[in-house]
Amino acid sequence: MATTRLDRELKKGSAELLILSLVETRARHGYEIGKLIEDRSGGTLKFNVASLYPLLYRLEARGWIQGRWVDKAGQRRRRYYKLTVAGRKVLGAQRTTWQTFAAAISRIAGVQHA
Amino acid sequence: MATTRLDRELKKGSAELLILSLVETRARHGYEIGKLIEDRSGGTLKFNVASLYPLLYRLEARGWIQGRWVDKAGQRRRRYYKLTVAGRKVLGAQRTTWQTFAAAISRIAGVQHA
DNA sequence: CTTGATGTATCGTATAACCATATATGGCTA
DNA sequence: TAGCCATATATGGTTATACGATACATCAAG
Repeated sequence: MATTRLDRELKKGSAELLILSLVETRARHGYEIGKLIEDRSGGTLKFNVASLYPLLYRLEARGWIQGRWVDKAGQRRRRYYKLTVAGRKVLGAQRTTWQTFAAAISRIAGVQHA
Repeated sequence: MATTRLDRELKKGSAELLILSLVETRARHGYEIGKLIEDRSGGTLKFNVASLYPLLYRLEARGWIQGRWVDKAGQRRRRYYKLTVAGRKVLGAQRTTWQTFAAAISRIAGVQHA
C-alpha cells in the first residue's frame, strides 16, 4: 500500500516532544535517542539520522537542551544531551499542546481513543 | 510565548485525515471545511487558505475526493467535494495510523490520554 | 578481513506550508 | 454609495524542513 504521508508528517510534528521527553530524566546521546524512539514505539516511529542530528543542534541552539562531549576508551566519542531549565518549560507546554491537538483531531476525525 | 512549531507541524500531518473525515458523510466546499475544522476544534486547528485549497486539489488528484462545481443564484460558485470509494479506504487506514501514532507518542513522551 | 552495530555529520534535492495578494459576490451600515 | 466584512476560490514566491545518500570512525564477531 502507498504511504499516505500522514505518518511521516506526524513524526515531524512530534519529534521535538519525543526528544525533549527522552532527555528529561537523564542525559542521552543522539544514537541512543534514535534507538529508544524506534524501540519504544515498536518500530512505528523511526528517525533518519539526517533528521535527528540537525534537530538536536536546533534544540541546543534554542537553549532547550545542553550537549556535552564524552570521550571513553574503546568507544567513539558521544555527545550527551540533557534538558535545560528552559527546555523543561517547553516540554511541559508541548505536552499540553499535544494533548489538546490529539483531542481535537480525534473529535473531528471521529476517532475514539481508548 | 513563542510558538513551539509543534502545533504547526501537527496540523500538517493531520490535515488529510481531517479533510477526508469531514467529507465522509456529505459533500462540502473548501471554505466550509476550513470553518468546520476551526470551529469544532475550538480554534485549536486553523488552516490557511493557501494550505487548504492546494491540499484539496492534491486529494482530488489522488482520486480520494471528487469535486463538483455548484452554481447558485446570489452566491459565488462553490466546489463541493465528496469522498470517493478509494478515499474511503484511505480514510480508514489513516484513522488506524493516527491511533497507532498517538499511542506511541503518548507512551514515549509520557503523556497520559484521558 | 569483511560484515554489522555503534556513533556523528552533512550535501543536495524534493516537498510543502504559508504570507501576501488577487478576484468575485452579497449584505450591512454610515 | 462608499466602505467594510463574511463568504469563496486561487496562486506566486519565499522559506523551512525532511530525508536519501554518503562519509568517516571504532569495535566485535565470524
